[in-house]
Amino acid sequence: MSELNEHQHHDIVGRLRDAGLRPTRQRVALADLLFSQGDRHVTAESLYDEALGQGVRVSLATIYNTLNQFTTSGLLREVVVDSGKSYFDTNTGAHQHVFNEDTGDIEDVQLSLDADELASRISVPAGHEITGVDVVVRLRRSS
Amino acid sequence: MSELNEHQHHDIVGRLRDAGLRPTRQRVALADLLFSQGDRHVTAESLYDEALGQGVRVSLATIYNTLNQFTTSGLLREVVVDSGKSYFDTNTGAHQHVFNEDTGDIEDVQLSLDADELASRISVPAGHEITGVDVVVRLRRSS
DNA sequence: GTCGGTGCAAACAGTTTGCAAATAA
DNA sequence: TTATTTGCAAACTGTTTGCACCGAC
Repeated sequence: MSELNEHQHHDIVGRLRDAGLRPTRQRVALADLLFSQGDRHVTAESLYDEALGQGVRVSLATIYNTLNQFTTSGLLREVVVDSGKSYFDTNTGAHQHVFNEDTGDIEDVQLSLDADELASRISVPAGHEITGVDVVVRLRRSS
Repeated sequence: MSELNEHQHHDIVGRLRDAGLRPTRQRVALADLLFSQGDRHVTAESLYDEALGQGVRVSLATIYNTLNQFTTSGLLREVVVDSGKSYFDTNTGAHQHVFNEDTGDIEDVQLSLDADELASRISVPAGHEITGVDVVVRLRRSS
């Protein structure tokens, strides 16, 4: 069972409320797993397994719903590194990723490249906006 | 029916042979669609529809097999822009992508950023190598 | 003739959804 | 009490695979 003291609990509940989400038992527990241990990268399955391991009773469908809601409300960011499954990052700030294709692990990196400057070199079609500039360095075990 | 003259046909057959792939009717037809009209980005479905539209008789399973074989043998490159489906690019050189999240369209761009330079700033774990540095600018209709 | 390729259908992985029961406010 | 949320199972999308038949060499 994940241990929440009054203080942590209120932080999380407030954060959910600020995002316009009801602090249900499941959302509070998942937000606790996600946000109380630094920057993380999860998939639906990895978060589900972790929740079960911590004794949090939650269904996989709710994991999916919650990850999507958290992403829509800005608490998470989706990282597209694999055409087969979705990854989510608790770090919503500007940064880049190193993706290990063998293990599926993602690491944040700060390449100190100016995404806005890159974006400014793109001719954006009228009525469109840039929603992000993603940089992924791919790693694999040397053959 | 796709029209192949002697010359084009030989180019394609040779290209398949060089890649270590038997020039079957299906592979020749798909390679023709892919490589005889400049740089392109396709999904399995889009290539399947196009093939059927051109009167090329081929199954979807073969489209998948062929796209994977072409990618493995270096004729194509996979572009990871969507966590739901795979995109393939006939341009295997160093370049970046602009992805329209509404339409699914991909465009090549040359941001003249030095991927090798970026890569050099990453601390690569022992026994690992960088397989690519992907840059994707995401676009969406302005809200 | 041999070995690899193809097509079909079934299997699969990941994700979404309809609906009844449960819960936050 | 009322509107949301949850959990389950079923549905769905994209992709892979087993196997009999077909085709390139």
